[in-house]
Amino acid sequence: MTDTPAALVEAPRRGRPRGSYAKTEARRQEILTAAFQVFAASGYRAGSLKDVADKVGLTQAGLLHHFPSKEALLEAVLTLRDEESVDRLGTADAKGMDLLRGMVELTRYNTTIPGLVSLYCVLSAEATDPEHPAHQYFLRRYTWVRDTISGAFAEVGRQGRLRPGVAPLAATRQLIALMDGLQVQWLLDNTSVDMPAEVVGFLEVVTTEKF
Amino acid sequence: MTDTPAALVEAPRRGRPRGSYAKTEARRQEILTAAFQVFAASGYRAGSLKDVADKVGLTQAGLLHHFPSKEALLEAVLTLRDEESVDRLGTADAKGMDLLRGMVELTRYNTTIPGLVSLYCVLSAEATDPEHPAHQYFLRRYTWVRDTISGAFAEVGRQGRLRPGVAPLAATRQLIALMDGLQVQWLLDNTSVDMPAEVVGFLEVVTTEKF
DNA sequence: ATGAAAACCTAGTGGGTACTAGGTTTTCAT
DNA sequence: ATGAAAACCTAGTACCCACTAGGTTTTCAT
Repeated sequence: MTDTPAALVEAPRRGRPRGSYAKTEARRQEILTAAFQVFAASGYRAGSLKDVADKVGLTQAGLLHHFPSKEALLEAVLTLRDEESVDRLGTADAKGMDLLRGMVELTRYNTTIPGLVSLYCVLSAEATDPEHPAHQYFLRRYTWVRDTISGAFAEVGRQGRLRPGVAPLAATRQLIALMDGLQVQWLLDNTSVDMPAEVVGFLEVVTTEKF
Repeated sequence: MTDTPAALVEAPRRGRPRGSYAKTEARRQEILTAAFQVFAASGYRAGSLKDVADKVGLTQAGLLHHFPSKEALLEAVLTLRDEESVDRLGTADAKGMDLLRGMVELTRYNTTIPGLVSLYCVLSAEATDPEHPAHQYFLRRYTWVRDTISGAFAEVGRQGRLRPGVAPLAATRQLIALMDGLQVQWLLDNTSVDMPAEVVGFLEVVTTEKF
C-alpha cells in the first residue's frame, strides 16, 4: 500500500518517523474484535464507535487514533475476517467433491460462531444499498464465491456425479442462497433449523453422492 | 385494543370525542408508504422519523401525531404489508401443488417490488437480535410460512409427486431459505440472479413435476 | 536519561436522534 | 356560525453521533 523506503521502516536511524509500540498490534486486535461484535449485533449504520471504544476501554478519540474513521474500521474488520477464513481453509484449493464437502464442514463450523454469521447476515442485507461502504466488498465477495463453487459443480458434473438436469451454475446460486437464507432462520431461532443437515439434504438432491 | 363503548365511536352525539377527519386516513397511508420506503432503504434502526416526515411533507412532531412512536410506526407498516399480501393471494387457501406454483408466482411478483423485498431483507437480518422490536413479528411470520408450505409439500408427497428421499419439512426449510437468500443476491445486483428461474429449478429437483 | 513520537485524553464542533410541551390552524358536527 | 377537537407547527428537551484540536502521558531508540 505505502511505498515508504524500506530503509525508513526497518532502520529508522536518524529518520524522523518511528514504528508503533510493542503493544500496539494487540490493541488493534482488541479493537477489531470489539468492532466485529458491535457490527455483528447492530450492523454498521446503527453500531457506534462509542460502543466499540467502551468495549475495549478507550475513548472514542483514542479509538480513532488507531483507525481514522468508522468506515476504515469496518474495512479492517472485513479484511481481517477474510484473512482468517483463508487461514482456516489452510492451503485450501479444494476442488470438485472435496470443495462441496468443505461447504458442509463450513456450515457446521458456522454454527459455532454465531457472531460472525450475524455480522455477514446483517451487513450483507444493509450493504444491498449501493451507497453502503461495504457494497463493493460484498459484490466482489459474491462473485468470488460463485466462481469458486461453480467450478466445483462443473467438475462434479464432468465426473457424471450431478443428478441429470442439474446445471452447475444454477446449483451454485441455489447453494449460496440456501446457505445465506438458512443463516437468517438460524439466527432468529437456532432451535428451528439444523443448517448442516439442510445443506447435506440439498447436496444429496442435487448430486448422486452421499454427504 | 381499546374498549371505548361503541355508542361513542359510531354516534358521538353529545359525547366529547370526535372521529378523525376526512383526509386523515389518506394521510396515514401516505405516512405508511413513506415509512415503508425509509425502512426498506435503511432498516429500522438507521432509518429516521425525519426522513419519513420529510417525504410526506410533515414535521417530525406532525408525524408523531398520527403514530405515537417510531416503534408503533414500524408495527403499522408490517401489519399493513401483511394485510396487502393476504389480499393479493385473494381468497387464497391454495394447497399442494397450487401453493407451490403460487410460490413461483410470488417470486416473480417480488422482482417487481424491490422496495418490499429490501424491507424484509434488511429488517429480518436486523430483527435477528432478540431486542429488536420486530423480533417476535419475524418469529411468528416464519412459523406461519413454514407451517403453510410444509402442509403443501406433505400433500404433494401423499400424491407421490415428491422425488424419493425428499422430506416435506426439509424441502420447506430449504425453499424458504432459498427464496430469502436469492433476495440478498438479487438486491445486491439484480442482473446476477433470475430469482423465479432458480425457484423453479429447485422445485423441479425436489418434486417430479414441471413448473 | 532524555527527547521525540506514539498512545491516549479532555473538551469540544456541528450535526442528528426520538420525543414532548404548548400553541396555532383546520375541520366539521352541531 | 361557532366552538371543540383534530391536525399540525415551533421550539425545545436530553441525548447520541462521527470526528477534530490540542494537550498530557507513555513508550522506547538513542
